[in-house]
Amino acid sequence: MQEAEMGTGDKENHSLEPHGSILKTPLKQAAASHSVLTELQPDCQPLATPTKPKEILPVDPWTPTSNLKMLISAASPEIRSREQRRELSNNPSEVLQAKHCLQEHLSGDEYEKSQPSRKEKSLGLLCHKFLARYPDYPSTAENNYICLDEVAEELNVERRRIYDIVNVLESLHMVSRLAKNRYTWHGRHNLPKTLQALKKVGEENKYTQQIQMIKKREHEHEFDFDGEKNEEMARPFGSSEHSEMSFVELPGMEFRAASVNSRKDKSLRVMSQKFVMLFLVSTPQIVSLEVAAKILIGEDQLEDLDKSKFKTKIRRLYDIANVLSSLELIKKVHVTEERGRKPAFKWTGPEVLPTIQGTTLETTSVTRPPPTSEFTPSKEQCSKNLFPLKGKQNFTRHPSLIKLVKSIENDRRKIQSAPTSPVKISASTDQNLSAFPGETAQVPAIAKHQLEGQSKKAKEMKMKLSRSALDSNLSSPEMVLKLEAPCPAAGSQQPPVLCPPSHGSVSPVILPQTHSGVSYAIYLHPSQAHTVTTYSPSFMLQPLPRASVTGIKSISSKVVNKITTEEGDNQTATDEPTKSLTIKERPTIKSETPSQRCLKRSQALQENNLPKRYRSDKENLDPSLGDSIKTERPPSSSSQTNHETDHFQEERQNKPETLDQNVASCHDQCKREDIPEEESKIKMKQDIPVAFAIPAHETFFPSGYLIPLAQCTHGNKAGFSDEEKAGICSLQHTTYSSPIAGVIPMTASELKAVNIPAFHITPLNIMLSPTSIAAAPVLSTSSLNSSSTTSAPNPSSSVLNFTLQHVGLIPAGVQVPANPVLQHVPISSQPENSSHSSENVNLQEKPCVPKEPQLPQTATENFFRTPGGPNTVPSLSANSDGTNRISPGTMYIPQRKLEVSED
DNA sequence: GACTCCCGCCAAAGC
DNA sequence: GCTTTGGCGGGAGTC
Repeated sequence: MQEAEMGTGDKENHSLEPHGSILKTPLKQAAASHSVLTELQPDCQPLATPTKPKEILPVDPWTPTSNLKMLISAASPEIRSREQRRELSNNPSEVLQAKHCLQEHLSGDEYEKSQPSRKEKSLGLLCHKFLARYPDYPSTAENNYICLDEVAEELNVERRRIYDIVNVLESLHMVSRLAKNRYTWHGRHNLPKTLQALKKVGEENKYTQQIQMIKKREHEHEFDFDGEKNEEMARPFGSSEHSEMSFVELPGMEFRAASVNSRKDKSLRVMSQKFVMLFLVSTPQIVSLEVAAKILIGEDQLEDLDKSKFKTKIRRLYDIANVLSSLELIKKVHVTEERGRKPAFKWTGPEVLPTIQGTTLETTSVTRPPPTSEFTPSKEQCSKNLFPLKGKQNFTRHPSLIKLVKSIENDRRKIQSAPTSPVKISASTDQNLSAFPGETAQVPAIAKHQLEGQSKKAKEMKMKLSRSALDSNLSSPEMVLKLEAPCPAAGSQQPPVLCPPSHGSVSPVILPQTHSGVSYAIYLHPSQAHTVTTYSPSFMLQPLPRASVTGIKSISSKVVNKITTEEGDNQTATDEPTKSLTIKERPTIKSETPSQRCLKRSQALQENNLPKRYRSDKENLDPSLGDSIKTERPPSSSSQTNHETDHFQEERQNKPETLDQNVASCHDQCKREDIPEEESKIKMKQDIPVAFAIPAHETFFPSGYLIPLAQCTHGNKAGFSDEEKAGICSLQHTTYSSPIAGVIPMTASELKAVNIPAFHITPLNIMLSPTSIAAAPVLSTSSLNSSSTTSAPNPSSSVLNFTLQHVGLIPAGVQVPANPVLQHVPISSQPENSSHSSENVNLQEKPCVPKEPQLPQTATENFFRTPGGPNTVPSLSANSDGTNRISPGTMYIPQRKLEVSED
């Protein structure tokens, strides 16, 4: 009881006076003598009552049900003693008394026993103590610095342990590295967005299928832990390329120190994220360590797979799990299967809905930076993007590029050295993702300079890469596109010149808005870009099929300009889609690899996503539209999502005017000036540098970072909104000229709906082939959710219909819902649904509250509920609209008896 | 004996 | 060359 009270006191303490000083923590309330005595009790009690120590930790400290405060209070004796000493510094007599108590009573074996037991030193408990030092939701005004040395000392642990904790927290963006030995505490501000991003990435990585595949094989006894089979199992999904993928990052939460980024691989961070992804994509959200380890191993070098590796992976997973448990995101359970009882963890964190409701303007806010002058943050990002941090890693597989990358990295290092210094003053939480003046100030100039200097290198790299690509007719058009983004940010004045692919290996893609309104960019290694990125539901920039864009073959400025312009609002997305295109068209380097397989799916997905994007753009551009769309959204997923993204929506609503308006304005102006279309495009690009600035700035992160754009408040909030308010671009024009779609009469408001992505809407691109849809079920989920959030009539549906008809997607007279993509919703959600159905049937959670099986919300969802039951493997079938209803990747696993029990 | 996971060596990266 | 990070796996503690 006392401990519990203590814990509560600690908690309150933190919330009331958030760790301005790290040391000022838990035991403050113990200042009163009474409290002190109480606090001391546990230390002395072992003597009086030997069993007391055990009583202190009566329950498994890792179980979510355990009271955090309890755990905190149960901190190791020495820590408490130290804290007590600190608290009681004003009361020497009591301190002496306590000390005496310890010395007198705790001697010999007993004293040793009084020492923290192994359990008390566990990472989970340590994490609890660590977390107890900081408020869950720190105020931005506070000093949220974390000094590892201090923390380690305070918690009486070696710093190595703190790293373990911090790395996991970092993976959740609860902390971010500020400088050497220094971190910034963000608390749970970013957690929702991070989880959403992770879920999205997890879906894109098809973790659901991987899990199911593993389970299936296990069940079939085809999989045994002897490496060989294991490897076989993992291959279908995993690939070495995948393993190098990606750390999901939030804007403003990027690793600010080059050192952090340059580490070979943030294995623990990445592992942590992937581990979380597994939960987020699983249904039910229970993941066994074995499965997790296999998946994670599968993504690593399978060739090295062996028992020791597996054990090591398991160890790391335990480490991660302990921290996640302390965060109460998961809790340990046991899954009893036919093969026995296996340790597993159950997700107990917040429910993370798939891409949702889009918070409409997500893309807008993020992808449309304010006019360059005000968008300092983007400049900073720009510099980062231009000199990605993971160059070395990305190019490890391209020996010929190592040297080049090295030199580039050196340059980058120079630029990034700044962040290493503790200059950053404010934590970048949701609320204060504001700019980082100190850093930003220096970046623009440096970035620009570096850009110039690196452009040459970039070109070299690009050329090399192009050469390396087999029969690559397209000299990395995506790269070109990708690189363009940074330019505006670094120097908006510059003509639409290709920005140096500072990091050829980086394949940034902005995933425009997700349901949560969290748009993010994912940076991938070139090799993996096609697998993951392409899955992104919201690529704003469609890879233009060669057939439709012949000019793309060579990186002619013309083509570039065209593409760039077309990219419009979400240029970032450009890279990936284009890249995927490139990859697709390239002769396969290897025989069919998992990545390639993914590529195919992703390509199809891209096609599939176009309409979604289109719609997403609409949402982004037109809040009201977004609202209307919300109405269409399945009720089941709306509430939470809305809740989670309220603040984002608010943000977006404050930024009514957007890039598209600028584009439209430019188009109009060009029109009025009788400027040829091609020139018009160029002009647009020049005039609307911001349009590409943000994507660029998102683009710079190292490999595979998924960046929820919503977080880029520093760029959006600050300069952007002001510009918009200023009405930089007039919206009086009533016509919108699309290079592809032609001139579409529309009002200014409608412009929003069409937006730049409309440029991409060509019959070719927008066509949703059955394959494409089937291939990208996961994506669909996000898209679906994001698009199905509206509640008000969609004012732009007419525009949409017009456009669709215009491009021949739908016959004249046919009206589609505000969000045509909705029709594919089932597909998107299918993977989960399918798994869900099968899992629900097979899995029983005893102690745990079973997740409510989600009933099919739509006919499409029903579709997935194959008549034959969960075990039935549905065959691909096309809907009336020609789209597939089932994802090829969806796995149907046989029923299994599965029991989940909490420890 | 299996499960957990602490501990600290040691190498990479950074300064 | 020293410090910071953090991968890694031996092996101890726990069940």
